Amino acid sequence: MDHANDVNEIMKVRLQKLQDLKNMGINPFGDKYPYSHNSQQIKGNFVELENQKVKIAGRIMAIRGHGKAAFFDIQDDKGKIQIYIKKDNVSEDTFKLYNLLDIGDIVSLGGKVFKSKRGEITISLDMMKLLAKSLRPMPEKWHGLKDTDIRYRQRYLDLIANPEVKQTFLTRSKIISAMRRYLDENGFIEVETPVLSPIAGGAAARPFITHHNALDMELYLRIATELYLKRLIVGGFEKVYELGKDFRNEGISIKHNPEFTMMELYQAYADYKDMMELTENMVAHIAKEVLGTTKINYQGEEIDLTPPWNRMTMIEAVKHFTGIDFNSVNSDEEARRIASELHIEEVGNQDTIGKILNLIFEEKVEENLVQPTFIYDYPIEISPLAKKKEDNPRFTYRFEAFITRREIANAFSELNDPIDQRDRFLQQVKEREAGDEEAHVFDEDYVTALEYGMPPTGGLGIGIDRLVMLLTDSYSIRDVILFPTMRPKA
RNA sequence: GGGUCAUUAGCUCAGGCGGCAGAGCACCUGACUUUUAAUCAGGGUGUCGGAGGUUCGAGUCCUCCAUGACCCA
Repeated sequence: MDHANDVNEIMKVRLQKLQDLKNMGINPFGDKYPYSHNSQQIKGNFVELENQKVKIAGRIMAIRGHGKAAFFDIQDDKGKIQIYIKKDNVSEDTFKLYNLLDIGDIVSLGGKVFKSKRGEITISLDMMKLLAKSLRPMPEKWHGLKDTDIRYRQRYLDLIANPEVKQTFLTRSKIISAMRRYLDENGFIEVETPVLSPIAGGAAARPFITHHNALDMELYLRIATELYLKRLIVGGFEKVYELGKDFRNEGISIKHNPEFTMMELYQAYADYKDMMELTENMVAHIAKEVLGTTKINYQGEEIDLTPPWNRMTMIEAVKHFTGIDFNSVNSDEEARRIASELHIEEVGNQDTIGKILNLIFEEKVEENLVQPTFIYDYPIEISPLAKKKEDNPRFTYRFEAFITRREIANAFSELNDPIDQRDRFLQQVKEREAGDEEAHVFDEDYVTALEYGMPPTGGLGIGIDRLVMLLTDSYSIRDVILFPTMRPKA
């Protein structure tokens, strides 16, 4: 990586031009200058604007010199537009300024709109002001910037050089704002709960630990917003949501970043079936609003987000894809034997039926779930915050939604029995003591809240980055996070 | 955590079997008043990711390290 004092030849030349400009009395970092239009407005309203004077500002992306005239391309927030400068049309100083310009410089300029011989909408320049001299060479114009190391560390260069990258992040913004609008219009209240907390609860994950100096205590970055949001349901809010970052201290992969964006919502007097409907309706609504359709393409596969989505219990799904019916599996030993026959290697000696069922599901079923599918009725062992099924206490009213083989949502009828919740936490503590660092932490204060009484509640979490990946046809989570977590460059 | 691949000019990339470091764009000099990957004539601007090793000689082979991508866990 270049440092400011690594001056290469190109930078030396540009620094000389900077000095030349100063010697001419031109401030190479001029004050703002108002613009009247952006590139898109000029191109979109050519009929009205032809021969009219406009002012525009942006970055020079190409210069095609012709001696006493030149064309250059200006890139602004909305796109590119061509500029024509002719010595006869401008002051001597302006033409001198043109001669000291480089690709990358930021300028504002004014002139008349016209169409060139080749039919390109162009501004015939009559005045120009330099707003920022660029001292470093831009990435190559034709191939763009490909080096992922530079693209992620210096995302600004990626955004300048690769228009499709900018488009992805524009779409990300639209998805998030469409989601907010959908929830707001459906009566949900957006709230903010602590990022720093003495207990990192609400999910099975290892937290980041930090230290508060004044209180001289360890604090954890949140791994979920769940337990705080449900306290608000206890407090009488009936529909709340939070959209923000969670932090999980785990590896980086094509679908994991240590900090990621999650939307969690909770609705009193609702259950997980309501959450299924909310999920499919909201995702379809967002797709329609942002992309104009619920039939999308992801990495070459057609995905139909139109509700209703497929629904299968976990047992049904495992039976469908492996032929094994866990309804008739009644002992942990039998479950372990089946897992062994299926070559599921993660199964431990202490694992119970429910855990093994889930492992088989993850290994043999997930890879088949391309079209949107709700998998519901999760084993109780892996669902310590979800309500037990009345007719089968080995399972809970919980579902996850899968699209393109990836989990995109997790939801349940929330466990609101404080006595059961206490037992479940105790079970998690046992598992932690047995070595599972991802087991849930006992949150006594949360149990206290439940003891005051929480209405039946449906809760839902949607991974925003994965949703954005789906709707922007992005292969890696790093392509939808502006500044993904990277090791510092030595 | 393990494996595979990659790292060469500002960017995108070539460099057979170990023998003088290359191209396009960008940049510099000159020509050019409607071009658009402008064109034409010239110019190579480099710690070949880093440190060791083998060798008469290493971008190339070996070891370690760093960073990234992908696959696996």
